[in-house]
Amino acid sequence: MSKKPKAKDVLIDTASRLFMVRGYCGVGLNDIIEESGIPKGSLYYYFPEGKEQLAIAAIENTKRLVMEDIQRVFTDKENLIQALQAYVYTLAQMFGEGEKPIGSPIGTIAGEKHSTSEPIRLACESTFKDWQAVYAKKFIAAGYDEQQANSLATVFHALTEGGILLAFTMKSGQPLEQIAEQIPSLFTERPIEK
Amino acid sequence: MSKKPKAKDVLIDTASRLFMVRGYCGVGLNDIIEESGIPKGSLYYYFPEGKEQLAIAAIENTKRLVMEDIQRVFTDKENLIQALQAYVYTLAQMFGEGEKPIGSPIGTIAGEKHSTSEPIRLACESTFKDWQAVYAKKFIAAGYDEQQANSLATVFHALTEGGILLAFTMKSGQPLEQIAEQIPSLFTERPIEK
DNA sequence: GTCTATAAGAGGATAGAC
DNA sequence: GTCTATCCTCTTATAGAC
Repeated sequence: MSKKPKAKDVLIDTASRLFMVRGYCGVGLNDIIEESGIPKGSLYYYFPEGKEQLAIAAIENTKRLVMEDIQRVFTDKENLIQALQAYVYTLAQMFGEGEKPIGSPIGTIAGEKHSTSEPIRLACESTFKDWQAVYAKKFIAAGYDEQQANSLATVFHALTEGGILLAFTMKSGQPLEQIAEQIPSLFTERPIEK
Repeated sequence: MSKKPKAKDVLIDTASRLFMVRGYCGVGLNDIIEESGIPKGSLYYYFPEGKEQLAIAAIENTKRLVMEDIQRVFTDKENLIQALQAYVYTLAQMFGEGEKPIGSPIGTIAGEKHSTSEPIRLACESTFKDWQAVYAKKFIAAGYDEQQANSLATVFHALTEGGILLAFTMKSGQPLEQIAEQIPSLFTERPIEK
């Protein structure tokens, strides 16, 4: 389990990075071959079903990595608001640093393939559900009831996916920073007259 | 100005609809030809620069249509919270009806082309800025100062784009409904101790 | 198990008839 | 102005040598 062949992992790593930024259709197998240095034959040895199978592996890889990121931040900050805010700031940092924005969620793939590849859509759906479950758990720990927690988890997740999209499009971390700043104001509990 | 040739408009309409759902790379010119019934030669007559030019026209078309939707809802509901909530409900309705979700924002294209086509990225950026300006104006009318209004406009926009992505991926209007329900709780003003 | 060469087809784009 | 037939490149996928 610890001595896996490396080629497969390199492929998944490279594919994850490229897909997350340019989307599924925007990345050719040739791009992955070139960037990873792994020849095409090996790709089809490890992923006999081709591009779609590799994409699903990449999605599952990203799912795990992002889950770890979320858990780390949430463990570090016990307070709900601080935890949510800290996580969005980590997203913002990816853009601010001018470096390659890696590890960003799978929104790009989900957006273009939900209607044309059911296996990919299912992989994205499962990923989204798992992330939201972590968010929901944090809301519950902060005292929300289950239904409210689920809705707020959806809200927070939509904020991150939307924020990442805006940051990419604006070529700036500013949208994510603005969102992070507003988090205390958005998620602080208070009585609402129905 | 009122008696424009129809072929061009049909092309833009068809392209808008297909691009919004399946993204830029996911839609071939052949798909647009087939669905619109306009032959390829005519497409290149109206859009000599090809697919990219057509996509930009589609983005600008969607920008205008969505802007009108927003303005209509915002004019109808003077109250900030009610206006924001009503708009998200209109987005949710597109999915709930089981019909083709048309008129949805351009997130899909923005997500995949921001890094590979600067003209398209700019068209998306301009669109996003215009929509956000309308949101910001509504926040200002409700008494927020300009900086706060801009940040909250970003927040609301991210919520809608993220919500649409989740709805597509989950094949359900539920995420958008959950977001709509939470809007009063999210955007109701209250004192926060800094 | 790993890699190269090539097939088979789809994609965007063009030329030129009408 | 409108449409058809065709080109060329790029993409995914495969066959088979090593």
